[in-house]
Amino acid sequence: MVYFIDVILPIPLQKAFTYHITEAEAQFLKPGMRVAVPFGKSKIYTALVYKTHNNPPTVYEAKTIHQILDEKPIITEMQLKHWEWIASYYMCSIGEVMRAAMPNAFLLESETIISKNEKAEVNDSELKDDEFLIYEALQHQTSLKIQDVVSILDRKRVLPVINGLVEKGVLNLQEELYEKYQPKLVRYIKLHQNHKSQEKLQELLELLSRAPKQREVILALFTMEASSKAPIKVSELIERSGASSSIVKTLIDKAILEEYHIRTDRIQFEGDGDADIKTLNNPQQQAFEAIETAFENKSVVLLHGVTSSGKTEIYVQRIQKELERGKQVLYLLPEIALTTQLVQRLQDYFGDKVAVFHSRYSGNERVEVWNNLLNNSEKAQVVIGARSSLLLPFNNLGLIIVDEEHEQSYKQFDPAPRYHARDAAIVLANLHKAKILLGSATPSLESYFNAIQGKYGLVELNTRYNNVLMPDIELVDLADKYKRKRMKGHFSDRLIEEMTETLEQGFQIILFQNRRGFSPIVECTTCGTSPQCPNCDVSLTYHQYRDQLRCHYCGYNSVMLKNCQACGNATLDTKGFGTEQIEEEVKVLFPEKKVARMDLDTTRGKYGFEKIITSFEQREIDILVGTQMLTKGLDFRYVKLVGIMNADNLLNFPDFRAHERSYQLMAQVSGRAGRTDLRGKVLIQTYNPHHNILQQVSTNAYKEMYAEQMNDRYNYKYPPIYRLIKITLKHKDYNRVNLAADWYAKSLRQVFKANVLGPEFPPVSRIRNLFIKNILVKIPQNQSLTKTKDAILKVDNSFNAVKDFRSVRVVLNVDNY
DNA sequence: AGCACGCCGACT
DNA sequence: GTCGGCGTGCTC
Repeated sequence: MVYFIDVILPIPLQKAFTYHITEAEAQFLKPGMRVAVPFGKSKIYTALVYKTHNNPPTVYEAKTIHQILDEKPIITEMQLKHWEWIASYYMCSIGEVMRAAMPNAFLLESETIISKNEKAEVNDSELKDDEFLIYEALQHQTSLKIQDVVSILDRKRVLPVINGLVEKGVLNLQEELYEKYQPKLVRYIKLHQNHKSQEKLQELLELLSRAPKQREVILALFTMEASSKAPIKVSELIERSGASSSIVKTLIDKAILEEYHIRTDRIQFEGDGDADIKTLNNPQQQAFEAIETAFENKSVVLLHGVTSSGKTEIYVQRIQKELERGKQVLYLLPEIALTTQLVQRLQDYFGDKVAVFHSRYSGNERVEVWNNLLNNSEKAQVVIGARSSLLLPFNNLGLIIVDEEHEQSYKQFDPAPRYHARDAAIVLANLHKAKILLGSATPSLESYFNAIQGKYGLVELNTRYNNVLMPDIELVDLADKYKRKRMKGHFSDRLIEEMTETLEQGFQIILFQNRRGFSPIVECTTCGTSPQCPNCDVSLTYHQYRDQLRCHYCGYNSVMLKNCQACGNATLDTKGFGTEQIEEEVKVLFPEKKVARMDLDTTRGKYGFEKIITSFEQREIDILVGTQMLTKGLDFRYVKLVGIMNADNLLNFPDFRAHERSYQLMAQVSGRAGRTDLRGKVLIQTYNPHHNILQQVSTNAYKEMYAEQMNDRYNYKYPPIYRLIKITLKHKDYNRVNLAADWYAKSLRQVFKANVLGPEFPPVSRIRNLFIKNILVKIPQNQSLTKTKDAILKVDNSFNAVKDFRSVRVVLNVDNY
């Protein structure tokens, strides 16, 4: 009998790869275990066992595996099923899902190690200069890496030289695998065995009477041992005794002390875990019970609770319930809302049962969360995480909470898998027969639609916690204010009045402007041209802080120009405004107040944005200017006023969801106002105060907004009525994308007729020197999704068979919203 | 995706 | 003359 395995490789290929294994290996290997396999000419990759079988491949000879890397599966069967769903639904390879799901530390890669061939007799004079340099380096070192050779020879292409030497028999090559995960070891210290008895101790202290520092260390160790039975860390001993680490080292060297290591988790929890769970107030309790009832016959429930209604407390109760049943819970949040306050709050309730997972974690930290989950460890019963935590190895999931369900950041756009975490979570919950709770103050139309249709349960919570009133929302007509000269910069007299009053009362203010930088467009008033990005089809944004022009798409930047490059006149002017300009204006209007800005530019770095949030919370900042980052579930207690600087650029965004999003954004940012007993105030500046969306925001009329938007979606055949798949083609040659896109769209039309839109250039038609063209496939409700995707894949295959098109990159994006 | 191979312009 | 640029094809 011959044995084979099909493996998943972390590469974007649809094919399965088959390797030859021995019978013993076949007995041992199970799906979900890692194996190292040779791939391509020389590399060794980490692959996942997918299935074992006995069918030899017909057209090629299968290679044998290099090594087995696991004792038992590190991917569960459930995960593999989930991955299959993601790959097929979002039209990507399972390898791409694997790459997204597995912590990098699990994916070993080989490195070529060069060593000298001891048996070879080398005649120096036969070697060329480059060859001699390598040979000589190996006289001093036993081995070299490719990178070392690059620096020795100081050039990029070194392989031909190395291969030449291998051929002459001077060098040997070897592929080495590295385990990337390093457990964290903490150094502990104890008295050496030899000195444990009473008399020996006495001896020791006398011996050390001439070494007072060392003696002190020993005495410190005694007091510490006496006060606690816990092992003593080297770092603690050093701190306690005030000695340097070299003194401790001397004692270790003398075998008076003994050090040892213990593996610890990198992530230690700080909460006590014994805080009492708050009892729910009446409306919360009713909502909680309604959720329970709905779960009896629906697996998905949508909790529509206004901002500040205390949804988190309901989640906590629900989590508690699952824990009592011994089930795992996943709590999904948009990346940005994963702040220390929220994590802290949950840890206060659930202690070290809480594990956190997000993109700022290091590879090693991820592995630890992964392993804890896999082993169903007590330490990871509740996972709070961003989008990607959905791909962790749960084995006993009882509940998934998707908070801020409407957030678009749940959808991954690049790279593949382009999945929507909410939708993939629903599938995952079903695999586990778990319940799933979606929460939002402004549900996405598709979720609300599903709830109205009866697919999901629906629970509404309409009162704010402590009966705080919904904020008072006032629309300010900018056209009128400008006409009557009531504007100072971008601030209307009303906004300034309210700001002054709020600051006098000692409360804080949030100003929302959905654009970063100083001004998005720089324009010459003489000839009308504006500086463009050399790599992208956009105007450059002026950033005053660095006196720079920047491209928000590719990161290109240059110094601000003095003169117009087209006509040479020094008449460059700025148009439009961003957060930076608002910040400047506030500083002039309220010079004695502290202003801060929160946008992509100020929140770079690991804790950048946490720092701003914390100092705003501590009320070190009076006025916070920011982009949509501000809207994501942050909870500030002393904000009384929210100002939306300009609602129109939201409403006029060219996207079928612009209105829905505007509503969500404005309702969310308004919700930041008045979270204590004081009623908050929101001012929205706009040129269209009669716009329906603004009226709906100001009266908190979600259902009205829903009904009206749904009407549009019916009429114009958009989600949630129709589904969408977007096909993007990119190439550096303008004509080539055009031809390719036309060909692609034409082929699609043969199948889908009028339901194919485009190809069209997007508003930004070139990014990083690649021209972009989009095709949209609309899928009616009664049309099979699977068949649709099959047809698209068929078109894609024949597209790739055309030689001229092969270099055009095609991106398939399912549910591209 | 990587990575090798192969063909072509620009420099020591 | 070589170096390194990128286009093309393949990976069990």
